[in-house]
Amino acid sequence: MDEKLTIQDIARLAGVSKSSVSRVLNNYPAISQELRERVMRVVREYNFVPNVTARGLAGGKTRLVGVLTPPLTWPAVPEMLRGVAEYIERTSYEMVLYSVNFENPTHTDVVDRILSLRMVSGLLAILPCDLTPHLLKHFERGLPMVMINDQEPPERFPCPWVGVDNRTGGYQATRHLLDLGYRRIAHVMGPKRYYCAQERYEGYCQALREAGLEPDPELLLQGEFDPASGRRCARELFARERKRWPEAIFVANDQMAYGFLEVAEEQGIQIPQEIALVGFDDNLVSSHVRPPLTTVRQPFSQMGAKAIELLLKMVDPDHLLPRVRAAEGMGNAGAGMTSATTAPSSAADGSDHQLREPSAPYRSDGTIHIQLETSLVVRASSVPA
Amino acid sequence: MDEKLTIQDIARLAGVSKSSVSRVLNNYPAISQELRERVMRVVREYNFVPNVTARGLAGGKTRLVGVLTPPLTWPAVPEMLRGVAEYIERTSYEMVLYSVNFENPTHTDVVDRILSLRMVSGLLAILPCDLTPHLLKHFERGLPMVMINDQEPPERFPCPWVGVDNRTGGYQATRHLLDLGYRRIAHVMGPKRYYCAQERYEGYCQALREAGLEPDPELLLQGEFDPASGRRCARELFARERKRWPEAIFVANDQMAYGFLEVAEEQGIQIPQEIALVGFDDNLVSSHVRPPLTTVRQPFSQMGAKAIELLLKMVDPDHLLPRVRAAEGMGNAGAGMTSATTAPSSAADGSDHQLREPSAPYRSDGTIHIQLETSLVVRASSVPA
DNA sequence: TATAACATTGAAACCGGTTTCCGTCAAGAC
DNA sequence: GTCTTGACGGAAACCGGTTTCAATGTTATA
Repeated sequence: MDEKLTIQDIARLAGVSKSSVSRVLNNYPAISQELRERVMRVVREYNFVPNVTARGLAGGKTRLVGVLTPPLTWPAVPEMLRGVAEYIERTSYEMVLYSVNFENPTHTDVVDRILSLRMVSGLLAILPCDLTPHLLKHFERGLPMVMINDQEPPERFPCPWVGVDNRTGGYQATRHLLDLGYRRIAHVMGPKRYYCAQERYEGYCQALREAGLEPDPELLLQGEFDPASGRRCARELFARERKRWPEAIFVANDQMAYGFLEVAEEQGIQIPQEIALVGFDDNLVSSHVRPPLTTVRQPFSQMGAKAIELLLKMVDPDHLLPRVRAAEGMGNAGAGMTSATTAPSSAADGSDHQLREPSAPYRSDGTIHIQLETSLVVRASSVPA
Repeated sequence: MDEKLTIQDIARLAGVSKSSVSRVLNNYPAISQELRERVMRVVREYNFVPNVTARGLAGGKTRLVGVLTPPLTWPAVPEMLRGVAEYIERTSYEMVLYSVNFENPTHTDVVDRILSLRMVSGLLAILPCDLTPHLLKHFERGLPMVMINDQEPPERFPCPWVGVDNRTGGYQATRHLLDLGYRRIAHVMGPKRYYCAQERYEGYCQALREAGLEPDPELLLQGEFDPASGRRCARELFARERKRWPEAIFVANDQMAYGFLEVAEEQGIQIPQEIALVGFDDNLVSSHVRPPLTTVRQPFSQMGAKAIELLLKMVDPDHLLPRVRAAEGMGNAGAGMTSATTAPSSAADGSDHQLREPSAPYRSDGTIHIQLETSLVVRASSVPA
């Protein structure tokens, strides 16, 4: 049905000029109602959709945003992308996924190749690890960019940033254990070079101190955020004489907590009866492990949605306006407007327009940082059923 | 450094015409060595990368392929995409990710909108559920397409298809349990409307019959491929009087097996001591649940890689030829060729050129179907440590 | 040696839109 | 009843490449 019509064909069919069709399609203000209707009738009748490529060339802006991620098999990444996809689905933009394996030493080349194509009008960088400095160079050269990156303090980011308050998260976890009556609470810390690991640790310390306890160096273990290091820490701990065991452990991420659970299982140590466990992240798996893991939930999907919202606002402040755009004319004609007038809202909070409101999270230098909240999810690993 | 140079600028700098630059960039055969070098020197010096959008417009083909997926939080999807991403990373194509929520009733509109943009030169449809008929319409209208879809018999697909041999998979699972000496083996079947569920069931029956056993209707349960139905089946089974219990269970997918494990845990039933369990899929989680799940592994990542390889071969048979393409001139200049001469191979099997080889899996009507092999992964849920 | 055939390369058309520039026409100002 | 002003819409330039077509210089053929 919808053969390759061009704007020229539509113009001819409607008895007007190319430029008029273009103007109608782009909702140019000074257009008479009559002309608009005449064109739109033909557009709808023939199910016309303007060629994106041509649009991109002529208009200088592609309706594409790039999303750079680590391999999708990393925990949390799919959840973030779900948030991104749900938001994007409601706009007229599309997402180009660059899933790169950061272990490949040529990754900076990959990024350069990607970006030099100038195909995307903006980039969302998700957990780009050691690629951050390289990416920031592109940002400084003018590429609109938003980062989700908890390895460094947000203050240090010159570009917009979305993340959570890890300190409060660490506090929540520890406080939960304190509330349950535990006093000897250990912490398995993430890599010190990661800011989020430091913050979680500080939250842990703060909670302890508020409860009149001083963090005990003997109860602080160093992990690497992966299950293997979790296992190592568990073995180290369980090898101690029993009276030197902690009553509870706050592990800095769920991955390491899984390692802990495995070793506990192997050695027949009951969780939470002998040791209570709290993780951090609330990965999809965490409710399925045995026992289900109490953990501090990061709203990954919401983070993705907020981040892409931010990015699109930078690229195109009107990206969610109910503009009459050709793509809407298709499908079941007539109902075209409905999907467009429903502006997407990343969460159910209705807090759009952030970039324009005075309450927007501008930093003093004008950079936008958004910090979402973590929440404690209580499961059996800290509280027996 | 790499400001927006055009092919015109390069032509001027090299003292040749636009067309010559274009020809060099596209490795047109009839080009003198001298001209080629003259142009390439400038291209490299200025780190020139031709504008993809313009290329797309003029050449009529965008270097973009679409990948349509269910939400990435579905099991297996991220793994398939990893395979896709790894393959694509080595080509000059990019992937546009359309992650749609199939529960949204407007999904056919979404697909129409996507495809009518004509932005992608091909589509890889991953587990598109009830969208299949709609997608096939687009295929028949000429959109290059590959499907990963195990809901219907491959024979019924008019389009290229990648999947596994579910029958053999079911056979492997059951055979494993038989080899361990079990005789009363139950099966929790997936939805009957899914072809893969039927196939797995048939493999189960075949293995039993080969062992001289007749499938017992009492030992056949009906699930829905989700954890909830797994729990339901488990409760139903465990509620029976003990002597009517099976010795082992082949559950048609890992998700349902998780439900089984949960209920077993609740009711204090030891696995595998009291009942052995085998799943299907080998999702990422399956090695982490307690006890780790014995399961039939589907090579998801390889499926993704094969599928995208197939698609790119349809769209552009030369997509992996070491053509001298401009994008390669950048990065660390000089080493440009290296990445191009390394043709990507989806697996370590070196079995490229499939579409050209006589051994290619053409069906009688010319359609390509690729069936990969499953493999049994033995873990503690079927064999005590 | 004249000519056909071929290898190279430049000029120009084209891909399908957006946007600038300019002419037309009608309403409001003087 | 002219003149100004602004709304409206058409013609044409432009975005940055690819590809067709034709011209040129060479080499093989007769």
